[in-house]
Amino acid sequence: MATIHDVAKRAGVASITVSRIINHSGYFSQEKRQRVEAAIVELGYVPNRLARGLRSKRTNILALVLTDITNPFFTTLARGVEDAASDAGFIVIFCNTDESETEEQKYLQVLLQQQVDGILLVPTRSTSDSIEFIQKHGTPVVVLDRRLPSNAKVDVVRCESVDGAYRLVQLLIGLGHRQIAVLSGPKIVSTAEDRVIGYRQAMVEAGIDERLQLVSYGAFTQSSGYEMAQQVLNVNPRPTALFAANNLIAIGVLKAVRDAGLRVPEDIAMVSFDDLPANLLTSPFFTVAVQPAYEMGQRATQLLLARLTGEAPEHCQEVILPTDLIIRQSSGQARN
Amino acid sequence: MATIHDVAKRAGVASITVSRIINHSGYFSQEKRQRVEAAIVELGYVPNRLARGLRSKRTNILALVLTDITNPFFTTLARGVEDAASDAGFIVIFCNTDESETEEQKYLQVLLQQQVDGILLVPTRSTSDSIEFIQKHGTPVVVLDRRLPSNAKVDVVRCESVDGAYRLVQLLIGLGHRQIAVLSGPKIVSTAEDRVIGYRQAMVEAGIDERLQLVSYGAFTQSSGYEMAQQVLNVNPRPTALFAANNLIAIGVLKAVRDAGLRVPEDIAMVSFDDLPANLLTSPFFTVAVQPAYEMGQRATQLLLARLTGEAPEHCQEVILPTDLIIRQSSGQARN
DNA sequence: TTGTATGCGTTATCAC
DNA sequence: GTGATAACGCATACAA
Repeated sequence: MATIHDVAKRAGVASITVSRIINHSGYFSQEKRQRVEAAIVELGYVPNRLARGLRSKRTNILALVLTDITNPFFTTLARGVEDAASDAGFIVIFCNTDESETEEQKYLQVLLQQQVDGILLVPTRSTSDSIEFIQKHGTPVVVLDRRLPSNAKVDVVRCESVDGAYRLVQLLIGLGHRQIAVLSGPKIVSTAEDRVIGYRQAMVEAGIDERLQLVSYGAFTQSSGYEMAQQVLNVNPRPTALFAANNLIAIGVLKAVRDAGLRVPEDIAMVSFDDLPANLLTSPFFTVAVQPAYEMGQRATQLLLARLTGEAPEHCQEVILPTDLIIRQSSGQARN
Repeated sequence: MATIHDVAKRAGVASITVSRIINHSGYFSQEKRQRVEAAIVELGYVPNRLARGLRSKRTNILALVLTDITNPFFTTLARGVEDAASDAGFIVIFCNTDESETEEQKYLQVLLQQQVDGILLVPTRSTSDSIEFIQKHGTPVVVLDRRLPSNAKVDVVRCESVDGAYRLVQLLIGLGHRQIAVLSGPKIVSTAEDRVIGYRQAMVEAGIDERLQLVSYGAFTQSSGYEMAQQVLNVNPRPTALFAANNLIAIGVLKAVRDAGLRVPEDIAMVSFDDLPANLLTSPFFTVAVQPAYEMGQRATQLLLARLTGEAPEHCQEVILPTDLIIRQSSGQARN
């Protein structure tokens, strides 16, 4: 393959001049620019980014490490990241951890070896271990979607999980429900925990007997939602409303409810966190608290890029975006 | 950051010895291995893959360039690629072209600069331009999902689109349908074309008047499916069955049918290519021809890796996998 | 089994 | 405006 030297020779200039022209850096004359560009085309020259990165210490690559790219919430978030990164001339590497700490560590190791310029991380655990590992290597990092212990000195972009959950449950209570169950994700994940906290707040505030609180922890998956719902539907007295802590859980719950011969919302009401994309559902049905996934990705990327260029303020930022309540059929009408 | 030299100094060996121990290449004593490993931990040493790649000419990175990562078919395919690559010690970069030739070119340029070891490409166009561009740079490439003109000397892994479409339409004909419309993707994409060809074969073979053939080309998206269905539902006489050429089109079609006040399958039957994942639908409904997406990704990756190591035979291979017919409610019962 | 010298392709630094 | 030189961190080639 042709190198920068080949181009330089062919154009009758020094290689550093070619470099300047390729990178639009420093001074060069239009005449040489034309000669160099012609040589590049003739030789089919493709710059070697490995060499460039080795020398310049910048790769123009960001990494997005998340837990489940098949979840439309994260797919949308990833789009936000990619668009913001692309605008700034960066490409993005996506990594999928499946909520596995081991996978997370494996990927972080590889990404640091790869000398990525920055990392956007949806952490699998609520500890600062991974963050410290990354920061020890000197690579900027922004945490997405989840809280970390306050000793972690890192930027965070996430949503109002507590408030979103609070408002969803408040809605159900306003419709006359008292026996409301929450079906959540892994207890170790902050969003799962926060949505339960919001649920408890609404229940307590409504003066509902604490013994009526029904909390289930599982995974943020359809199958886990199915299993948790099966359990909860056997509780006596049966809850009149279910709160699914994310979209995939909601689908599993809906399936379990229907398999039990019940209808939503006639026999049992439902609300959920996170919407499902219009292109995968035949008609929107769930009453949901929607997180601005795309904006979350965008904001986090902008923050990361600001860190890279040193534009960001010294201290760490925590950006907390609001959720949006969308009321559809699944929550049903008021009961008496 | 610590370099291989720092590790070597600390362990009291030459850097090349550290290199050998890291890469498990060549000979080294257990004693030095322990000293080196200790030094690596103490210094928090992370090998620089840029430097390694520059020297060794191998990055252990593959790239998967596809048209729509939000389509569950491609998500599954991507998993197959990632698993196969990961087993062989490669990481995968995913790139999304949105069926845009410009995006495709942009990404290929970047990937070649990045010195990826190989590329898996779902081409946006049925020309060999992109393939030639990649091959000119000396990078192995395997084409996925789509046909290319026969002058392209490249490995291909794809599915029996013609046959799958043929069997779906044959099924409808067997149920008594005569007025069947096909709603397909971009005419320029081979899978869209092949599914129309299979449709025509079945129609002709059943001796159905050619004037009853109803073919619509659009995009492989939900919105395009919606629009095409709206058009087709206004044709007089209205078709009694619709064949959607992929899963996203099917969802759009279903929505248009329902918006028109019609029921599937009672008023109009439906079949489709590609399944939707169980975790995104409340209950499987569509009669479909399923492509083994995961296996496609796996096979293509194995083929690419074989090319990298020179294990593959000289001549190009075309792997064509069969589709699986799954009959559910949307195709309905036999008519008289 | 271990080490020395060298170069991968590019850009930072300094000089003209 | 342009160029010579060195260096980035590592692995290949060869030697011991």
